[in-house]
Amino acid sequence: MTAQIKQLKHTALYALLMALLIFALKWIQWKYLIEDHSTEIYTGLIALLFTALGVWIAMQLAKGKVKTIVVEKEVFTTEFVQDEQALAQLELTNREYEVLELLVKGASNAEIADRLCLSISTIKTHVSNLLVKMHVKSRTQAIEKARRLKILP
Amino acid sequence: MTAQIKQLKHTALYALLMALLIFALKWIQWKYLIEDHSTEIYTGLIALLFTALGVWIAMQLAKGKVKTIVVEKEVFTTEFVQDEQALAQLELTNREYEVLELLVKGASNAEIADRLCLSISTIKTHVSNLLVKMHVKSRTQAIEKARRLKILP
DNA sequence: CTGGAGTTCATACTAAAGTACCAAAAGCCT
DNA sequence: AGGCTTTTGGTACTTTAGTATGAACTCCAG
Repeated sequence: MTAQIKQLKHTALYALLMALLIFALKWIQWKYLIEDHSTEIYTGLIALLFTALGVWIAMQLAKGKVKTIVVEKEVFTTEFVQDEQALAQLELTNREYEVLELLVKGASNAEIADRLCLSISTIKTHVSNLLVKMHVKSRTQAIEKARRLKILP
Repeated sequence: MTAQIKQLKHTALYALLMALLIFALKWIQWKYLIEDHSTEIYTGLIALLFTALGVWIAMQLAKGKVKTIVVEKEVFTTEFVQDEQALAQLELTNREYEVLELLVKGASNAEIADRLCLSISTIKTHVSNLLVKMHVKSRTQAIEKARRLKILP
């Protein structure tokens, strides 16, 4: 639909330009007849004008014909590349992310509490919120999802 | 060097073409004068000719300048290669391995029981034995270790 | 300065995981 | 057949995980 409209617009533009050119031509012709200029100048002008038109048309036709060849180069790597988009979509807070990091490493709530110097209650709160935000029902599912989404190694 | 020669060749070609066009023009003019054709036909022919010339020139100019943007998109894929040695050292039974597979995917005991058509008791037994054999204390640690030892993806 | 988001922690509860111990049935090897 | 491992399942219990709710504190933008 949009492509058709674009085509129409272009065609209209060409038509308009052509009309203008013919008008200009008539004017030149008139001047030529009245003031009796040489045929050479007249033809030269026409030649220049239409050469320019041709160049313009060709350029318009060539426009948008930029070849973009996307070569997907598969890179096998053991290095972890974090999917920051996927991570951002979860909208985790800093603490929640810290908890997730330890969670993925297999730490229990008690261990996480120890490492972050927090109470188990706090960890439970964070984990619970994590599970909601990640749309999973257990920490093991959270681990699996975090890895699948390439949020954590 | 080759580029300069190419440029020269092109310029010569353009000059030759131009000469031919002027010659054709003269011929047309002659015919026009002799046979007294209308001005309109004459100008029309010139217009067409030079439009074509313009198009051709533009195409020649654009040649080689057609943007072919080759985008190398790096696709990072962590090719999983199972460490069969590490797996063998654990001396897991078939069932235990099957349970581990589902365990790593984040399945709960109940879900594993469902998938393998076993009771939760059985799964608990298998998981418990698994944890002993893997020298870990929780299923989350088992997941972490299985991945670290490249036993499962 | 007020309201919302983030962080912290507590209590009380339910659900799930994990341990320990036992036992029966199936399969396999000699 | 007897001994072995594997597989299955049970009961009873402890521990951990997860939910729900409330509350206090900080910080920051409107």
